[in-house]
Amino acid sequence: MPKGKNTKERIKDEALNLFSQYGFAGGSVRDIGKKAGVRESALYNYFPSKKEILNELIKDAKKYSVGVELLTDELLDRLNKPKVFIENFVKILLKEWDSEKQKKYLKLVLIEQFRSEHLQSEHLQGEYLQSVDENKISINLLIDETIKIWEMIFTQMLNYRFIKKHDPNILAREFVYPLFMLRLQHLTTEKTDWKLLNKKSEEHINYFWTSIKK
Amino acid sequence: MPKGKNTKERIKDEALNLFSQYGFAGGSVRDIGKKAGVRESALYNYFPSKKEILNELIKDAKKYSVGVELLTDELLDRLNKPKVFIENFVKILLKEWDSEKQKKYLKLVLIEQFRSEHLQSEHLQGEYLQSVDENKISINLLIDETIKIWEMIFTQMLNYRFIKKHDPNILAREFVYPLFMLRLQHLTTEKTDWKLLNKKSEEHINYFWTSIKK
DNA sequence: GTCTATAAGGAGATAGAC
DNA sequence: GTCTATCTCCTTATAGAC
Repeated sequence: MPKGKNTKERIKDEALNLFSQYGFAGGSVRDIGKKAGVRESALYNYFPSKKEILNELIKDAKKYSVGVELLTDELLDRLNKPKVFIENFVKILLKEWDSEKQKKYLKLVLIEQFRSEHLQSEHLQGEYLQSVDENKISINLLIDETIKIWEMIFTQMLNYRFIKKHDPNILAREFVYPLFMLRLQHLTTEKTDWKLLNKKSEEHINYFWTSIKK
Repeated sequence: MPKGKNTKERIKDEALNLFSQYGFAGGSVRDIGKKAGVRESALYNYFPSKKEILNELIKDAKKYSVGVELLTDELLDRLNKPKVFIENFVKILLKEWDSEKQKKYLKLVLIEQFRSEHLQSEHLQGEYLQSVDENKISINLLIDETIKIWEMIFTQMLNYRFIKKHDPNILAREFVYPLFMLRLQHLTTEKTDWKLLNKKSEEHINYFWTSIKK
């Protein structure tokens, strides 16, 4: 285990490892503790319950999913060369999505998004309804964030008349959906095949570009 | 519980319900039995282990995922009107994907595809390696099946010069990926919003069609 | 803040009667 | 083919010493 990290971070890391592979129910507090180098009893000094570990991970997954911060001014300066801009930003996105942490967060979301808890413990419905929003996440949420960003980008390109006239929201979806599918498809492979991924993303960009260029 | 079904089918149905919501680890044999109307001990007359229930469900998920059988001769006769053909076949696909069973199978696949079992029980590695292929499934598998079908379709359309020249595989991916994303996005909603889904699929078809029509 | 010890219950699976 | 009863192990969580 890494030295510099404090115990709480180590626990969260190992919980993320296990939950993103076996699901919340499939990863035990015992195993999390063992891999983090503490007894399960010590773990309860940091989290009041197993469930609360998951809640924090979900909050983190939301926090690190946005991606607007990747749109730097330096990048936006190239907006007048639309295809170059698209290529550059896609490269940045793919690299970000390829990080181990992002992959694990996405797996966690895919695995946990279908659980509807009030069915399991009916007596907690009151509490459940209070906390449902902040502890829930779905793949829709992640995609919508990405679509919003690209809708902004295409709106700008349209304003400057750099591309053919289209509904920017449709453009964003048509562009992001195939990109997101590439992201999903490369989740199940152990190690990202960058050569293949780059080829496919280039093919997508080229196809998309010919359909929007003036 | 439905009368006409035999016990084994009832068990599989309830296991699919639970596994697709809470994952394999999250659904207990006890609960499956309770919902299917049998004691857990009776359940073991039909399946040697909990794991074997999952294996059968995964096999079923594969079996019912193909979709080539939806390509009827009647449909293929309309190939000379490419846009009409596309619209009709998409309607059929969306309807198929909207069935409760298909939704549950897809959820199961999304939830269970990341589990790599030999890490969890090292002493079973021999057995594991034997059965790894037939008991494994991933979202990639499902998508590839759908892409293959559309690649066939676009190849035909290209042969007949009905559409602009393109790599049929790229065409298939560009067409199927957004469609598949719609499928994914409507998995997390309790009840399919058909009005919204139809609108979005029409927008996709229209956008795609303008980019391939001659 | 981490440990040992242990509680209390749920899990998968089996034995044997009917 | 289904049941009751039970085994054994693993689970989350807590108490209290250091």
